[in-house]
Amino acid sequence: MSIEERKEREKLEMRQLIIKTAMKLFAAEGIENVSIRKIAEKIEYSPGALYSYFKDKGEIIHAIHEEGFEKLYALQRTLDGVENPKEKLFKMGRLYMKFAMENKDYYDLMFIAKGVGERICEKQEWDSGQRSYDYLRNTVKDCIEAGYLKESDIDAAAFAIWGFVHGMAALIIRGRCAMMPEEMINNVVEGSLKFIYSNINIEQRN
Amino acid sequence: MSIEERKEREKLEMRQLIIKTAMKLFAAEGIENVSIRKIAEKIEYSPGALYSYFKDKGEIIHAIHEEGFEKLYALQRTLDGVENPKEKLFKMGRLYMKFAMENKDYYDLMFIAKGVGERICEKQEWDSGQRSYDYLRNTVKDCIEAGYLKESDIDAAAFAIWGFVHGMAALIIRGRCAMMPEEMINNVVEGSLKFIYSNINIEQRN
DNA sequence: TCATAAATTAAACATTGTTTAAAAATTATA
DNA sequence: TATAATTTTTAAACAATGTTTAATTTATGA
Repeated sequence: MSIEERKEREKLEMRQLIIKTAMKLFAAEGIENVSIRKIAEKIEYSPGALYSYFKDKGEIIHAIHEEGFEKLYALQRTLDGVENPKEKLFKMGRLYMKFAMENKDYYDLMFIAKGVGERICEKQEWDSGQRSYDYLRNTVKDCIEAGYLKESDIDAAAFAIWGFVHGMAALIIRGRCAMMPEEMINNVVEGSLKFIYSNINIEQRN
Repeated sequence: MSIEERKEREKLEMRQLIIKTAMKLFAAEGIENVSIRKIAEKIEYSPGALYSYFKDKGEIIHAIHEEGFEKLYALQRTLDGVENPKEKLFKMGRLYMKFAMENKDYYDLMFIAKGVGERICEKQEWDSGQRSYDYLRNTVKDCIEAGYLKESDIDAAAFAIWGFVHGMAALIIRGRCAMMPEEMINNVVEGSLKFIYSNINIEQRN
């Protein structure tokens, strides 16, 4: 079946080309300024051709969205070797913010943009996100078990911490930080991370 | 100049009618499903007529956005009488989440939607938001001064706390909570609020 | 080589926000 | 009151969007 295999391969390559081109355009011109027609023009195909490879625009966006989760999870795994769970949690927060600030378009797609969340809920395609969430959740669990956090509902604690970092990222990315000068943002974020870190109870340990 | 006054009044009434109609449609059909044409049809005018009262669609959205801030600030002022700043801060968090959950469309417009943030930064129209932020900031300041929070950069602390609640709200509103069942969300949010509350240092006082 | 299947295209459709030139309504002037 | 000037409103058009369809080209199988 060499021929069918080749076709399959070509189909995958084409999908990859579309995704890659879309990502480039997203980064260059901003997500909302990229149309199907622009992607088609870039790869020198007609707009309609893309619909042989993706059901609709949402499916293209979703594919990119998945690549973003790969990136994020890879970053998280960087912390595998960190023994102290509280240190791990703090580093994860800083790493998360770094990812968000350096990949605003991806982050937007992954966690803010409309028309992506719905798809996540319908299908079981939250898997890639679940992996990252579980990584956070386990670290939070370790923190509680090690006495760094007061005994709490693990999910509530994990959601709180995720909310904290996501909130900052989302406010910045969607331009809701008019109360502080642009050039101060990074400092304030670092300060906020430290604020949470130093205000969390650690009296039990050492 | 009774005649000019009347014209001014009528212009204002028309603006109000447009805003009110747009709000109703937003609530009924969702923000992204409301077009200029739909609003125009509802008030029995032609689409083009709206452009005599608003520069563009963004200006309509921004007007609604301001009404949302009025609502939120009014809610915050409900806490004027709360003496203990930490209690005030906690109640403000719960109240903020309640507002977000019960006015998802407004909240989206105010703090998440694209095409609104830019307008905020350009003009000095962040005022209505600044008022709410200052209210939070002052409470945080009181908490620090009263020893409920470790001495920290006030803005970093305020941003952290705002980020925390906004993050939860934004994740829920934009459908990024697939890791928990729909009916659990309210419980988890309450749990997260309590988690932050009980894990913040208060050893200094009492 | 010819028939069948698949991929690609051009064109059209239904939307969208917005602009423009004409028509209608209103106000000012004589 | 009649006419001129202004302002509002409208219908129509424009450009751009995502998507569908029918036809055409291309590739495959017999």
